[in-house]
Amino acid sequence: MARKKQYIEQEVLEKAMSLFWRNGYENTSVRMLEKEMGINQFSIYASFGSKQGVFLESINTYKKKIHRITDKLEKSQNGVAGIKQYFYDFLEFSEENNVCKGCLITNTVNELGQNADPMLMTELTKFANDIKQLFKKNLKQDSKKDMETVESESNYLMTSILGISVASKIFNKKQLEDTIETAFKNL
Amino acid sequence: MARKKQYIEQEVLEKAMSLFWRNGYENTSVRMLEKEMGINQFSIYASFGSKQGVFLESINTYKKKIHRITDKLEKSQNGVAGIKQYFYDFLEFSEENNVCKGCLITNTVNELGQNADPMLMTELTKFANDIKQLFKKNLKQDSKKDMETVESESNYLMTSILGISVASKIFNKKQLEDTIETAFKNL
DNA sequence: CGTCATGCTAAGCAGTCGCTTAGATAAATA
DNA sequence: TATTTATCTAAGCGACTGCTTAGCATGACG
Repeated sequence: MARKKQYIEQEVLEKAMSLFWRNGYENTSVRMLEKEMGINQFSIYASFGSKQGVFLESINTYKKKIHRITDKLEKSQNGVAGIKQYFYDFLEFSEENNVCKGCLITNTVNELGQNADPMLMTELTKFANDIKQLFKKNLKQDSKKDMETVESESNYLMTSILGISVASKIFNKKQLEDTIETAFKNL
Repeated sequence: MARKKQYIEQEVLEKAMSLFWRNGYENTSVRMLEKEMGINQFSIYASFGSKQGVFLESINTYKKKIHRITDKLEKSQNGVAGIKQYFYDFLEFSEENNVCKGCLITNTVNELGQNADPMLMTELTKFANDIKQLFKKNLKQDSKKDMETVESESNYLMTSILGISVASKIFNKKQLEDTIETAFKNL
């Protein structure tokens, strides 16, 4: 009937996600999104409704992107070794264009904390819980571990990956790899 | 000669620090600082020059506050056990008025990252490095550990405390304690 | 080719940001 | 008590925030 959009939503979302990932939610303005996404504010609001709308879709884009390595973890059958591989995969994942940005979801939890919109917060904690379940799944593959151990160690692994996410912004590669090696001596 | 200040700088800084700690740097406005500190914007700028000035002094106030537990670590002679105690002390420290706020310095590094003012960033990384040195000092108290092990394990411990700092915002007490116990199993 | 629903550009909305300043107020001096 | 000097209140600065809208451009239709 009428004119067609001059941009592909999934393409501009990739760029929005990258900007949010680098700067955080509050430090990313709609003007910055305009420039990065290469489309006008009108188009942003027409497609995504609000800044938070763009962010929510960016989170989804992030999830799709990280799915490559979470999927690998989900399919792995080699217990702790598979989890360790996930840690290394995550390091590689968090580094893009030689910029270490940690994990978008961890960053957001850390930035917004309790002040975050409840719907957004639910979305974020759900993701964290899914990862934890994958850790538990692989830990259970070692039949020597009882239920209590699996629970403790999965909490430990969650804290470790959170730590790696933060540390990846300030540590160099060798320090991070040393950290992973030491972290898995405990398991 | 003239009128006296109606507030004590150290007192209002305590309140500023608390606000920054809860909300982060960017999510704390000068208007919010006014209310929390109980003094007018003019007084804030007269005493601290700028919002960043208030923040820098808040960081110093934070350092003084946390000195109680870093000092305990510095004086400890019991190797890994002393570090483990520091982790538990930190948990208690990060919890105030039943609000878990992690570590102000970690939060700031995580929020501002590379975008931060270089002077501020230097200040923050210096603190992190001081803690790492304390970890190394205690690790060396175990004569069985060679230099390389001390280096790896201190990086590991830094990442762990960063992880605990983030996790303290979302995990409950038992989960955090389980995490610490697992983290120290093999040190 | 003219119609017309849609996408676009660019200007502008009210509100908030960090920061400044004019003028009233208060207290230590002569 | 009069003077001086620092501190206070409150209004307002330009720049930015997220968001909206008027009007022009576009292109698939009859």
